[in-house]
Amino acid sequence: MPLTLKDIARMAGVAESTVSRAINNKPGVGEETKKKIMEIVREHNFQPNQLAQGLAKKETHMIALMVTDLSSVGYEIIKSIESVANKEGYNCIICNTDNNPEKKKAYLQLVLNNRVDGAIIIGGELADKSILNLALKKDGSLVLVNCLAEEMLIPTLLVDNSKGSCLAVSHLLEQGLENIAIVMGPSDDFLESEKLAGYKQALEKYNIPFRNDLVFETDGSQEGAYWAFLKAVDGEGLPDGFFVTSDILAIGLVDVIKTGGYLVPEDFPVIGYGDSLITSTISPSLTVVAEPLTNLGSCAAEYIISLIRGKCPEDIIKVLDPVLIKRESSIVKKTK
Amino acid sequence: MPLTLKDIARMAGVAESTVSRAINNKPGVGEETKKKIMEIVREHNFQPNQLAQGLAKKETHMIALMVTDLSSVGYEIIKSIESVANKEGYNCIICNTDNNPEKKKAYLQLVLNNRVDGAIIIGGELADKSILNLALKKDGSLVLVNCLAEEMLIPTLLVDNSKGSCLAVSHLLEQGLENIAIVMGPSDDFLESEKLAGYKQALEKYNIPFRNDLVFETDGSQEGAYWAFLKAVDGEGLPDGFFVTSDILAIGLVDVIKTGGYLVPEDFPVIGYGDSLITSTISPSLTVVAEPLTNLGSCAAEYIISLIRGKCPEDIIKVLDPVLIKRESSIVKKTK
DNA sequence: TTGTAAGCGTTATCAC
DNA sequence: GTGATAACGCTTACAA
Repeated sequence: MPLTLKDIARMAGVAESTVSRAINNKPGVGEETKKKIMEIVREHNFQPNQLAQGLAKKETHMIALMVTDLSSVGYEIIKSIESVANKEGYNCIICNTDNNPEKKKAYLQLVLNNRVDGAIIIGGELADKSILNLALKKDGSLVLVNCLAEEMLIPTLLVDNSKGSCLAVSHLLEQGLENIAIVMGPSDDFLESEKLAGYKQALEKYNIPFRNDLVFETDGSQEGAYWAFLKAVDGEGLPDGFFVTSDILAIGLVDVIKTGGYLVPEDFPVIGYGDSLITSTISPSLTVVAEPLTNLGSCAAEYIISLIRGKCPEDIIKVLDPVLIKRESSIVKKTK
Repeated sequence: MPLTLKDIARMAGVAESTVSRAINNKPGVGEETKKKIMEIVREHNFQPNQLAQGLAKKETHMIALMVTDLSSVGYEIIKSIESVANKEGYNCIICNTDNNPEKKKAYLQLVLNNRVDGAIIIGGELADKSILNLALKKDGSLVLVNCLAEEMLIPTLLVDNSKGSCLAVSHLLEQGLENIAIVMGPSDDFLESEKLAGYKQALEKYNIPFRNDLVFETDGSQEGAYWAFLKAVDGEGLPDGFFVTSDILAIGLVDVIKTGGYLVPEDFPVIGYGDSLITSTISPSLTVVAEPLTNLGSCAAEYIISLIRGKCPEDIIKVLDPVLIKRESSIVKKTK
C-alpha cells in the first residue's frame, strides 16, 4: 500500500496542504518545515498519486501520439517527441490507428475522456471532422504532422516535398548531369505531384529543358522500378542519372541497374526519397532526401505542450525543409 | 466543459450512484431507469472521466511498454501488444529507455505513481533490482520479454534461439547440403552462443560431423561478413551454404557473395537471423529465422492483463519457438 | 507560515 | 431498485 500525502503529513506533524506546497515548490512554506518534509519524502521515496493530481488539477501530463502505422512512421520522430515531452514532464501514449476510422475515433476519445492533455496526429488521412471538433471544443489540444485539416484551424507541421526533390535534383545537376530521369509513383498522389514539381523546379533553375520522356510513372513497387529502368535504357535519350521518389522504388531501381550489369553510381547515380535503415545498409549506400524527423518531432512536441499550456504557437502552419543525406549512390564519377 | 455523472443524474432525475451502476452494467438498476439513463448518455456522448474512475477504482487501464530502443525492437510486437490490450480496454504508454538506467528508473516510477497498472519490459539489460522490487512490492505487475531477471520470480517470455538456429540449419541440411558454414557475432554474447549450439544440434541430428573451420566469428558488422566470406572461399573445405546469425551480417554476406561474382542461392544458399523490412526487400529475398513477434506480443499482453487482474499465469517462464520464414535465398538449386 | 475544508468525478457502502 | 454519503489522494482558496 503506497504512502499518501496524509501519511507524510502525519509523519512530519504538519497539514496535508503544507506537504503539497512543499512538494510542488510553492511559496508559503517555512524553510525549516520544508526541509523536514522533503527529508521524509526522500526517505520513503514518496510519489504523489498522479491520478489524484490529475483529477484535482485537471491535467494528465499525457500526450497521445496518433500514427496510422507504427512501422511506416520514422521512429526518430516518435523518439524525439518523447524526449522533448519527457523533459517537460509529459509521457506519451502511442496510438496505432491502422488508418481505421473506428480506432481513430476511439483514440480521439482519449482526449475527451481526460486521459490525455493533447494529441499529435502524425500522417494518414484525417479523422472525422466531428470528432476533431469535439476534441477541440472540450479544449483538447491537437497538433497535426504531415497531414492536413481542411477548413479547420489546427496547428500543423508539414515538410516541403517539392523542395526536397529540388534539393536532390540540384545535387545531380551540380555535378554536371543533364538528363536526369525521375521515377515516381502514381502522379495523382498529391505527394508525388509535389515531388515532380520540385524536379521541374530544379531543372528550371539550371536552365535544363524538361523532357517528358524522362518521367517514369510507376505503381510505386519494386517491380515498377524494374520496368521503368527497362523502358529508360530502351528509349533513345538515355538518362545519365535517376531521381526516385521513394526508397522502395530506389531499392528496386538500384537492384535492376546492378543486375543489368551497370554500376551505381559510376554508370547511373541514383537518389532516393525517404530514409530508412535499408537505404543506408544496401550497397552502395543510397543518397536520399529525408524528412527532418528529429526536428519535426521536437517541433510537434513543443507545439502541443505550449498549446496545452494555453499558448498558441506563433505559426499555425509551419513548413520544415527536408534534408539531403549524401551517401555513395549519388557521387558522379566519370568513368570515361 | 464536459458533462459529469452529476449532470447526467440531474437530467435523468436520478442519483449519481444509479447512473454509475447503469453505465457500468452493474445489477440493481430497474429496466426502465436504465433505458432512460443510457438514452441520455448516448444523446450527449457522455464519457466518464477516467481519471476519477481510476482514482476510485485504483486502476488506470494503462500499460507501460518499456523498450531500450524503439528502432531495434520489432514493431510487430508492439502492435500486437497494443491490439490485445485495446481489446481488453487498456492503452499502452511507450517508454523508450535508450538503455539508460536513469530513464529506466524514471519510467518504472510510473508504476509507483499509479500511472500504469503494469509494465512490460522488452529486451535490454534489466533495471536496478531495487526498483523492480519496489514496483513489485506495491503490487505493480511486471512482465519480461526477451530478458532475464535473475533471482526474481517475474513472469517472463523468451524465444528459444538455439531452436531457431537448428531450424535454419536443418532446412539447409534437408536439401542435401553438407558443409554449412556459420557466420556469427562475438561468441561471448549469450545469444550468439545459443545460436551456435543450435547449429551443432542440427548437424548432430543429421549425423554431419562438426567442423571448426566452418565457424566464422566476426564483430557482427557488415564488414565482418565480408572478411568471413573471403576467409571461407580462401580455405580448402569450401562451404556449400551459409547460416548467418543476424540480418546485418546476412546482408553483408549476400553482398560480398554477389560482388564476388557468385549467385545466391545458386552457388551459396544463405539463411539469416532476425526479420526486418530489409531482409524481405533485398534481392534475393532472405530466408530468415524470425522471432514470433506477434505471438510474443499477444502473450505478453495476456500475461500482464491477467496479472493485473490478480491471476498468475500458469507458466512463469514461457519459451516460444522462432519460425523459419522461407524466402528465395535458401532454396538450393543444383546448377551443375 | 500554516491549517481547515471544499472541491475534482467516480465508485462503493450503506440505509431505505 | 434507489439514493445519500463517504471514500479515493491531491490541490487550493480561505482562514487563522
